[in-house]
Formats: sequence, structure tokens, C-alpha cells
Amino acid sequence: MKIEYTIQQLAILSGVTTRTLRYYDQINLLKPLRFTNSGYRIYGDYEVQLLQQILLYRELGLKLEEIKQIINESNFDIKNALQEHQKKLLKERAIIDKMLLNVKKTIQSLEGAYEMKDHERFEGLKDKKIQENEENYGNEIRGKYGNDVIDESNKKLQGMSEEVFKENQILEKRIIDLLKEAMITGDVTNIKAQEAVKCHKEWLTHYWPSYSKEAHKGLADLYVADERFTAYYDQHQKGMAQFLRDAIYANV
Amino acid sequence: MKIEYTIQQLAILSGVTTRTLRYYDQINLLKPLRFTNSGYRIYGDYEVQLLQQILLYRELGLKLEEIKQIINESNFDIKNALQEHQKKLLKERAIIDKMLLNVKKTIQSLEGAYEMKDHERFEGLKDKKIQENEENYGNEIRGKYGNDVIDESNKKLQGMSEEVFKENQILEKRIIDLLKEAMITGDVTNIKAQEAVKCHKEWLTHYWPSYSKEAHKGLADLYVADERFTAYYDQHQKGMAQFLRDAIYANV
DNA sequence: ATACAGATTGACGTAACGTAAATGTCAATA
DNA sequence: TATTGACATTTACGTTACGTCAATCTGTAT
Repeated sequence: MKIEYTIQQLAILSGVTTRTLRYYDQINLLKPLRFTNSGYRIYGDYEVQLLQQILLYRELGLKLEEIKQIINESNFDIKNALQEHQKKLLKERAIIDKMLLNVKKTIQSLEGAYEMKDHERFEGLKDKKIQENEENYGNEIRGKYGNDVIDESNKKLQGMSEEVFKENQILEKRIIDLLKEAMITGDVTNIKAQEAVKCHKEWLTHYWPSYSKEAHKGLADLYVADERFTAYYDQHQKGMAQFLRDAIYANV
Repeated sequence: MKIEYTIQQLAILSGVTTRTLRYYDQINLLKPLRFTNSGYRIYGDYEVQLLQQILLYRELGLKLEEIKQIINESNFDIKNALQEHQKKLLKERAIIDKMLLNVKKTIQSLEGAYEMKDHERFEGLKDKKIQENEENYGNEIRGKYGNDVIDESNKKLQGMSEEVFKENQILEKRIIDLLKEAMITGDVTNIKAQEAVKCHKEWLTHYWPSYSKEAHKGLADLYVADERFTAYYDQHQKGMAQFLRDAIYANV
């Protein structure tokens, strides 16, 4: 005894809406067995089977186009496709983890310093963008618009005084130098490492109105989690970002 | 000395495309300082500041509409918004984790049993959908289309013989009963718990062509990760899904 | 004068449906 | 039999944050 289903029955049976079934028909993912003479869609057992498969792949997060290939092309390399999909999911998760870290840090900063003004809230993070721009476009933009333009703009972006700006540049250099020396010993509790962390703290306070150990550590985590930060530090010495983080964790 | 930027300059400076800036203008997220008489967009320092803020919130994963509120409404509760956002991110991550688990399990099943036919590949998972349907729509659908229709369809979906189908129904009952008894002791290594795991293994082999401890444990994880599974077991006894998982981990 | 870089405004495409709107079909009831 | 109400159909816009043409205008350098 074979059974046939109206679109509504199949929808209830499978847990999707009728709109979804019509859409799957439209994109040739799941065609009905036949149509009644009044134009109603009729599905059979085979279609139910197919729909089950489609939905199961859908739960894995595959796109409908990918699913179409899987169920249409019998010699399709499903295992490979799933492994690729796995990689994509891992990347997505890494991105979300990064966001989560940043959100947490931002909330902490909000809790720690209510007196911050709105436009000051992200000073600590802002330089990240600037660094990125310097790295990626610095040379071109300097050639095109001249040195003063970009330096001016950077200062403006930071909203900081010329003195502080210069001071921070010196601090940055010192941090890098100290880290280089400390990394020779490989010891994160080394005196040079401690000095570097101290300088880093001072550097931080120029951006961040309220200093807290948590914020400092959070920023350290960011250095490792965010490839742009990592690249910035590692360009001076491989592994420097990681070393700085460990040093911060060991000394604050 | 104040600086003005063309759309291109600002784009390079901030790392976005000119299209993005035009779009932000269009949706009133970031308006240019002014237009030249030939219609060119000109941005000033303030706009650069705003853009920086926008991009930083964007990196946290917030939607442009939400960002608009944050930077427009000065008395907007940013902390609360970020906490809500954090919840959303956590949910997203949980979904991805679930997908990852399922993908892993599916790949394992592909590796372990090449002889599986295409339409048999998801038998082990398929019953999940069926259970869901039974739970959510079972009563309505029975009232509407009669008992035989849904039972028939279930059997068809499973592609299993009547004997195996009935056998499995009995097994399911036994598992539940054994778990209830075992849960009184609270000991997952209890003899009743062991029996339940044994029955569960037998039940599993009816769906899954090739048995492996990993697959069994993977399914156990799914029971806890997937709320529908959890609901199915917990309807008989609070905490049963968790107990079953622990029992499986303790006994296989 | 001409070429070329860079600006403008449309407008379509994306992924997987949700959500009307306007209208036709079927079974049951007054 | 006429009406009602549930269910079906197609058409088409909305969603999100831009990417990518296309057609056209502006500004500067040669």
C-alpha cells in the first residue's frame, strides 16, 4: 500500500513549512511526485525519503546547493565535502570566539569606568585599526598624500596630545626592545620582561582611562587571538605576541 | 589645521570600500560632512571618528541597525545591548558546536562503513526526526489522518521490517524502565544502568549498520546537546538524558 | 584636446525562506 | 445548492551588508 501526501501533510510530517517545500520545488531540490489536475502538489514515499536526507544535511549546516549535489550526483565525494564543511565551521567558531572575547572585554571596560565619554570608549582598540592601516596602506598613502597627512590623521584619530603621542611612540619602541632581550632568556618572569610589561601598562593607560588587571590580560589575549596584532609583534621577533601575553599573565 | 577626506581617501584610511561608505550614507549610519558642488562626498575629522566607532562595534558582530542606535541615542543602554549580543553569540556558538559534532559523527560513519547505501546513511539519525514529529504533531496527525497512516509512514521512513520495528519499540520501553530504576540509586555503574546501556546498544545496531564505541558515545553527547532529545528522555524522568549519557560513557 | 583616474547614481544579485496579497479548490454544512 | 472555511496556487516584496557592473559626469595632467 503506497501513500501519498499533500504539501501540508508532508510539512507536518517533516516539521518544515509549506513555503519551504514550495521553495525546494522551485530550486529543483525536491520535486513533487506529481500534480493533481487542479495543480496541487502530491508527494510520494520516495520524496519523503529524499526530504529526510535533505533536512539531515541541512542540520549539518550545508547549503542547499551543496545538498543538491550530494543527493543528485551519485559519485559525489561526500566525505570530502563534509571535511571541507568542517573546516568552514571551525573558522566560523573561531570568529565567534574572537567576538565573544571582544564583547566581554568591552563590557568589562564599561563596568570599570562609567565616567568614560562615549567617543573615548574604544581608544584602546582604535590603534589597532590605525596600525593595520599603517601596515597595509602606509607606504602607498604616504607616497600619495604625503607624510604629514597620515600622521596628522593618526593623531586626530587618537584624539591625544602631541606630547602623549610622541611619548607613546617611544614607549612602543622600548617595549619591543625589552621583549627582544627578554626572549633571549626565554623566561617570562625575567627582569626585562617585567620591565616590558610595566611599559606596556603605561602605554595602555594612555589609551584606556581606567586601568584594571583584567583589561590588561584581556588585551593580552587579544594579541594572540587577533592575527593582525600577532603580525605586528611577530614582525620584530617570531613568537613575540605570545611571549608578551605570557609575560603579562605572569607579572600583573 | 583641519583635514577633509574624499570617499576614496577615507576608504583607504579605514580599510573599507567606497561602496560601504556610500551604503552607510544611504542608510543614514554615516553621513558625509558635506558635498562638493559637483556632488562629491567630503568627510571631516568627526566623521572619521564616527566611522572608527562604527567599525569597532561591527567587529563585535553587532548589526548596523544596532550600531546606529548606539551612536545616535546618547542615553542608549550600551552595556545591556552588549550583554544581549553576548547571549546571541553564545547561542550561535552552541549551534555550530552541535553541527560540528554531527559532521564529525557522519564522517566517522562514512569511514567505518563504506558498504552503507546512500539512503541508509542516516538511519541512525532519522528516528530523531520521527520522534520529534511524534512528539510535536503525533496527536493531531493521528486524529486527523488516523493511526495507520503515521505508523505506516514511520515504518517506511525507517525502511525496517515490521519485526525489527516492534522489537525496537519494546527495547525503547525497557531502556526507559531500566533507567528509571537505575536513577533511584544514582549510580551510573549500577547493574540496571549497565543493562540499559546494553539495550541501548542493541537498539542502536538496529539503525546503524556498523557499531563502534565512538559512535555510541557520540550519540550520547547528542542526547545532551540536542534539546529535542533531552526533552524526549526527560519527559519520563528529569535528568534522564544526562544520566543515560553518563551511563554510556561509564560502561562502553 | 584628450586621456585617465575617480566620482556619481541606479539597479541587480546574494541565501533561504517569511509574509502578505489575490485568487482558485475541496469537503462539509445550513 | 449556496456558502463557509480550510487548504491550495502563483506572484512578489522584505531580509543583511554590501559586491559588482553599467552608464555617466568631474577633475587633473599631459
